Amino acid sequence: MSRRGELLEFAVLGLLHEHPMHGYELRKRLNSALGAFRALSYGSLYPCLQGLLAKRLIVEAGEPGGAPVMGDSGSKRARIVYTLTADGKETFQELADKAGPASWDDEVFDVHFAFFARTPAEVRLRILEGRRSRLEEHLANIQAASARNRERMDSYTSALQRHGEESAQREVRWLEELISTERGHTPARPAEQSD
Amino acid sequence: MSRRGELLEFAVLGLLHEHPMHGYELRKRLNSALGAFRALSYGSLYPCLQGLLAKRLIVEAGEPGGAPVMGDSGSKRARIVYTLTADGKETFQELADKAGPASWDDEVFDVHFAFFARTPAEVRLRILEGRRSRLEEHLANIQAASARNRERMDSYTSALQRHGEESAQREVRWLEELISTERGHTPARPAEQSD
DNA sequence: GTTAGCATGTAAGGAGTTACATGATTTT
DNA sequence: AAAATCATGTAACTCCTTACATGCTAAC
Repeated sequence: MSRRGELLEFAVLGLLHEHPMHGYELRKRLNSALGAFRALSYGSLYPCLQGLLAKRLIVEAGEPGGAPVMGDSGSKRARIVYTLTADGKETFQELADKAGPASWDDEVFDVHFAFFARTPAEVRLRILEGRRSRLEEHLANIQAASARNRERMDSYTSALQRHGEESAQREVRWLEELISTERGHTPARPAEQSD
Repeated sequence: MSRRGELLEFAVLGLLHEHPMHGYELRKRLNSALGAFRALSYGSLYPCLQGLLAKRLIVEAGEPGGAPVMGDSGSKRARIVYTLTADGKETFQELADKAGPASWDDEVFDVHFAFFARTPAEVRLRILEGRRSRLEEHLANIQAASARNRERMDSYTSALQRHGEESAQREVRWLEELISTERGHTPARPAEQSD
């Protein structure tokens, strides 16, 4: 996930991993389920699908029920359902298994998190902890900034600052819960109960 | 604020309204104070400043203390301090006075809010209420989506969904407080106490 | 004296939006 | 039969980031 451009591809592969879908449905899921892509347009999605097709990570496919979507006219070309290939599954897994500083970013984190069920436990933990320290760092920054400018801030600016601070703190607590749950549910490495 | 591109200009004008600043400082303030522009690069900022110069909304200026930054060498050209012109102030105020659907967007809202002290009371109220209904709409969407997919969601997906939901609800409550404070401090229209 | 931080700028390229263009299907 | 929604796609454009290029100034 070095380039942020891979993010959309990762999300698409992840959604198609669940079940085959056509573009229109994909976009709806992308817009609602994942926190990122709040307003993804077709102008981004379809070219992305073309790219994935070219790399043979997905294929246009008949629906699992049997016959392709063709109606009675025989000329119906609407509703192209995409299915993940073996290569696609592999690529998805490689991306899901990779955790790096980019994974702590808002949008990248959300997508990674959405696919945690298919992410190895150690990677999950690394991502959660990375995200937490990113947020703590950010928190320290804004607290330092508001300490520096305490007097020159009007009430609106400080209200915005406080709200941002509280949101970040809440997310840290949320992450902490998730982290301790992860540790509790991970008896695979029982030797490391240092905390 | 029709084009989102004007957002950076708006933010720069707003910050320079407080006091003259050079680019480097401007960037730091943009990155810390405003919620938007969390990682604004010079590659965006300097061209923006050039654009504002060209439109004569800002000018390169000596610092208010008196002598320009020149050191003893006489050739020092570093630290270009920008000051708002009368036109710049006017343009800033026009932008601050304008509230439209774009103002309910995350980043646009944050910038608008940061300059609320210089925004007329009715505009403040419109923006706060617009933002609130935007969030309520979003909340309704994600609640509908999670009701539809209740069974096919793994625990991570639903945890993410719940966290998003709670954040949105908290922001709605925050906005509600601000709105009632605004109304309390706005006896200019005492006839409309319908809620 | 050399590293780290301050300060300004440019060019190339990435990623996504808007607007456009088209047509099928379902609902009213 | 009209309107709404489903469905796919393209081209132009916008905005921003990355990487590069330069030089001053303070600290160690």
